[in-house]
Amino acid sequence: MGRKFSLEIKDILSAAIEAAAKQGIDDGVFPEAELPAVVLEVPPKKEMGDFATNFAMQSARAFHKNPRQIAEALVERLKLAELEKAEIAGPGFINFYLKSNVIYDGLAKAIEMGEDFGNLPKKDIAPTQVEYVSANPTGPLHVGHGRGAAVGSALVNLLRAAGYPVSSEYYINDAGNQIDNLAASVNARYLEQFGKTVEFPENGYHGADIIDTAKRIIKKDGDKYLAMDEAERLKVFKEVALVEKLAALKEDLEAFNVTFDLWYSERTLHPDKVREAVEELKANGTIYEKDGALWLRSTDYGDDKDRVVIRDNGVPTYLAADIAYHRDKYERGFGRLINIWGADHHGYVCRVKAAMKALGKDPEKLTVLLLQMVALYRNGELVKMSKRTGQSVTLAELIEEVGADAARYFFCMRSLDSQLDFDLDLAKKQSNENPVYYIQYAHARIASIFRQAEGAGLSVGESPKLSLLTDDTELALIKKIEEYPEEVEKAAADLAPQRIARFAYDISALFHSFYAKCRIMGIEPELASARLALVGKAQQVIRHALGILGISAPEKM
RNA sequence: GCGAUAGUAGCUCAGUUGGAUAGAGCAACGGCCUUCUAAGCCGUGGGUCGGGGGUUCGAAUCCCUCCUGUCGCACCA
Repeated sequence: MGRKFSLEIKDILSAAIEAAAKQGIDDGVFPEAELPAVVLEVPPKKEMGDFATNFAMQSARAFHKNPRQIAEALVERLKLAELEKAEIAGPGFINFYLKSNVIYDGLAKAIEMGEDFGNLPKKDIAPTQVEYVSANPTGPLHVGHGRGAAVGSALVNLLRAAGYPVSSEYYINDAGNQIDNLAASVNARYLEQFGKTVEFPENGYHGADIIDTAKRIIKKDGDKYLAMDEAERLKVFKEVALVEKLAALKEDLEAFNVTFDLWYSERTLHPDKVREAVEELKANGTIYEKDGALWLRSTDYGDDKDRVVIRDNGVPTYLAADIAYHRDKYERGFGRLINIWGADHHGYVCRVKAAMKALGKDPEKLTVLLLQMVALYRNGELVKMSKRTGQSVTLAELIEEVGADAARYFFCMRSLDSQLDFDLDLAKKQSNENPVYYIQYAHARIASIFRQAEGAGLSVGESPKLSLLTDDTELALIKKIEEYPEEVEKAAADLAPQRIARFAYDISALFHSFYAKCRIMGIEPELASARLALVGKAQQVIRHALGILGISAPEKM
């Protein structure tokens, strides 16, 4: 697994700038001072060179000199074989123009890495755990869960590509009130099927899937539960419904290209692990008794009120289980915990972190990403959703309507903390208005080129002459390819899969521009080979990025 | 009321340790298919970065304040 070109050349440049600054100090041009970190970036316009640094401006204060003078002194002392020239621009930027062979060497290395290009060296650190979706198994997943599923799985893929060891996990809320409500709902629907008038449970689930469950029970076992004592019947229905709902969840998720390393059952926390956690907190004074209930002193950790963990009837709250769950996560030895929650749970973050701190765990290890809400639009109008009445659009329906690829792209393309307006009509369009098709089309077009090339007896060959690639569109595409590993690294560091969505779009645009301008068939064979090598690499990067997003990369469209 | 999070082109959004003339896509307008997929390309117009103040060589970015949207503020999950 090689290093990444763009990081490598940046390291070389940084070192050279630092050396030049130190030389300046030795020469007495600059005073002794602590140097700022060297930051290199790709300038906004290609006329401004391959890389630029604001180092001269950053060090202006320390050196008591104006940035342009500093830049001049630095450039005079800069010695670097890879550098064509360095220019001072604007208020004191130094723009670096690399020798062209550096760029071609970078592409050659990328090609050499094959499918592994974009995968960074494995990090030898404790694994990161990503917990996401974790929807209650009380009904089908809806579009909000879909966003969590798409973003969560993309994040897991992204972290893995960036070399982090990762374990993904789904926390199953298979204990507590909501499951009792599920059982009661199935019970009501069951009795209804036999013409009995029953009052539907107050917090029951109104979805049609509950009726289906009742009907399936009848199909299998008929009326045999009618005679049963209600408590017994509820117990049976609870298990039947749970198994069924869980299977449906897994099915929906798999259809969405989402799988988990571990499905963690809340039931396994009861009663021992919950009790242990509560006892530990009681022992260190973080839990106290009031009004017959046990309270977590979360106000000591910045919460605006204390929270009940054990109700006055002795039943633990959801928070109690969650504390036990997170304690367990820490004890499983993860180096970092990432939770993806809906924004409606944000009030919870403080409490869980407070409890972890009280348990002597480092709350900094836990990162909670809050996903803002999804609003669906159809024909320009907001599609109303209400979970209570079962009037929500399910993930399965969404996939049915727009396809898993489009749905995943739309969910992943926005930053997590932006509310997402999901335009169903746009997601369905098979045209350039729809970004996911635009990217997939680039991939398919390249596949088509290779099919045609093969027919014409053309191939990349052993060592294509990459230096023949001198068109603006070719150079832009090469540079973009070389940026990819660094983009993976940044996106992973920022926990921002949307950066990969954007990158995939941008590189596709560069390919389409290239394609419109440069031909591959019917030109000199050496140039044709070089161009095939280039588009082959571009295709691999697009495929890799789509892979991170969990979107298919079609050979044909 | 308190808290979280947003407010950038007509619309949807990028823009992270503060940096060059604030970027895309869609929509609008004008061009490009007898050769590798027009699901594409090229071009044009479009902005008080919510308002106001501050910090500094420099602010969409940091600080203060106000306005607006969304989501929370249970012994529900």
